[in-house]
Amino acid sequence: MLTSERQQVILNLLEEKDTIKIQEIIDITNASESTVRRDLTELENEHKLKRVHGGATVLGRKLHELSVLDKTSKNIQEKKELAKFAASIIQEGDCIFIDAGTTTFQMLPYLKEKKVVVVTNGLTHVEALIEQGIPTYLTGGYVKGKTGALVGPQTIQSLQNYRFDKCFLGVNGFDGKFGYTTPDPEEAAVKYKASELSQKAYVIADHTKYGEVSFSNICAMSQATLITTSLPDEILHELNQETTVEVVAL
Amino acid sequence: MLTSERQQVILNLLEEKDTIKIQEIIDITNASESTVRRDLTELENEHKLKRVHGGATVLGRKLHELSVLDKTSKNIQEKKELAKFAASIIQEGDCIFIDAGTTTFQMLPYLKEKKVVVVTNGLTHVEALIEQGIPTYLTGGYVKGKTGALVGPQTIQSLQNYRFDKCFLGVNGFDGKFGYTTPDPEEAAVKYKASELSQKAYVIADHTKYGEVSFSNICAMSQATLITTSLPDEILHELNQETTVEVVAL
DNA sequence: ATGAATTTGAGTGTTTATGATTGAATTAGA
DNA sequence: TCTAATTCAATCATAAACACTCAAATTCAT
Repeated sequence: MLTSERQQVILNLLEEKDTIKIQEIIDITNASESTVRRDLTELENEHKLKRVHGGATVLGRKLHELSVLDKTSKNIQEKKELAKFAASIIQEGDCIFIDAGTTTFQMLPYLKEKKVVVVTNGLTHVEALIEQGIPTYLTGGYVKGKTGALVGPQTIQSLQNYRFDKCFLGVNGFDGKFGYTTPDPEEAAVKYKASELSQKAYVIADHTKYGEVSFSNICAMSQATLITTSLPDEILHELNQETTVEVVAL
Repeated sequence: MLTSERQQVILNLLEEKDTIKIQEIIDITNASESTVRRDLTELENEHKLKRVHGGATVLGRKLHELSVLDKTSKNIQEKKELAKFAASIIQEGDCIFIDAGTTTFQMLPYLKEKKVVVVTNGLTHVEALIEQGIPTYLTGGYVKGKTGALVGPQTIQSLQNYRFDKCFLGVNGFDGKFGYTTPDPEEAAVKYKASELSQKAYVIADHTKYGEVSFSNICAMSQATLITTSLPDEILHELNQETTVEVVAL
C-alpha cells in the first residue's frame, strides 16, 4: 500500500468517526505500528489532524482559533504592518470588501473610526467588525470548516448584490508571469469576482509570496494594486511594469 | 476508549443535561473513578465545564450568553426538550433550514449523527455545526449585531438557491387568529421565505408564546406544524382546527 | 544491474495514562 | 453538633503508548 494511499485512508476514517485509535489503523492498513505513527506525525505537521495519546482526532474545528492560528511567527507583525497601511487607504464612507484570511483580519482593528460599510466572506471577521459597530454584510455560501471562509457559487451570487469602492484580498502567491494565485479554485473565483466589482482592488501579501505559484489563478498582476513588504529593486522594477506596487517599510 | 474521546462524551452529556454525576460518567464510559476525576479536572482547567461536588455542570456559554441572558434556566430546559423532539423529526439525508435564535440553537447537539445538510441564517449556529462536521451553508445578508442573525433582501435572495425538506423556525408568538408573529419585519420575511421553500415547515415555541402577537406576521398557523409544550385542552382543540400541533411532554 | 535514497518494521528505553488504595475533606442525617 | 456516608485529592505500581535508532526491504535513477 502506498504511503499517500494509507494516509488518505486514515483521513477518511477520521472524517467518519472524528477519532481513531492507532490499533484500528494498524488492523485496517496492515502496516506496522511504527509506520502508522510516522503517518500520524506527518499528517499532524500538515495540519490534517491532531494526534492524541493512543490515536488521533480531527482538528479543533473552533472558528475562533482560526483568526489567530499562526501567531507562532513574528511574521504576524509583518501582517499587522501591511494591514495597517492597507487600512490607511480606506476613506470615510467607503464601501469595501474584505477577503477571508488571517492577513486581512489584521486590518479590522484599524477600521473603527472610518465610517465604512464592510462586506466579507470571512466568518471569523464578523465578530471583530460587529464589536466596532461597523455595518457588516456577509456573503452567503458554503462554510469551509478549516478556514471559516464562505465559498462556492452562492458566494459569487451574493457578491453580485454589491459594488465596492475598494476590495482587499489575501493570496498565496504573486508572480509577474502567473499573476495572483491561491490553492482553492473556489476561493480564487470569489476573490476574482470581488475584484471585478471593485473600483479598485488591493492584494495584501508579504514579500515571501513573490514567485510562489499556487494551483488557481485569481487575476493578472495588473488587475490589482499590490501591497507588500520590501522587495529587491530588480523584482520591484519588473513588477512595476505590470501593476502598481505599494511597499510598506518595516 | 481514547482520553479525548471520553472527554468529548462528557462534554456531549453536559450539552444535553447541563449537569452530570461522576457515577453516571463512570457507568457510561466504563472508566475508573480516578480517570473520570482526572478528566473533569482537565476539562475544568480548559474552561470547558465547572466541577461541583459529586459531578460537573456547564458554565455559561460566552457567545450565547447575551442572547440567553434574560431567560430563566427552566426555560432553557424546556427549549432543550422541544429542540430534542424537533431534531428527532429529522431524517437521514434531509436538507434542512435552521432559523437563527436560541430555541433552534438547542437543536444542534442532536444533529451529529444525522448526516444532514444545514442552511442557516444564524451566525451563532455556524460554530456548533462545523464542530460536528455538518456541511453548512450560510445565507448572505446584513448582520444584525444583537442576535447574530442575517436579515434583509440579500438573505431572502440567498435562500432562493435552496430547497428544503424541512425548516425549523423560532417565533415570538402564535395565535389562532393572527398566526405566527415576530417583532422584526425583516426577520419575519426571512422566516416566511424559508417556510415557502420547505416541503414541511415547523415552528418551535413553548406554550407561553400562545396568544402573543408581535408586530410582524410570518404566516398563518396552517402553514407550519407547531411544536410546543403542554397546552390547555381547549386551546389545543382550537389550534388543531388550524394546523398540526405536536405536544412535547416535559 | 548497481548504488543511492527512501520507506519500512523491529527493538530500545522513556513517557504517559490508568485503576486501586489511602487518608482527608465534604455533605447529609440524627 | 456529632456521626456516618460520600466524595475528594494524592500517591503508587502497572500496563500501554511513546519517540528514537538501526538494519532490512523497497523504490528510484542511471
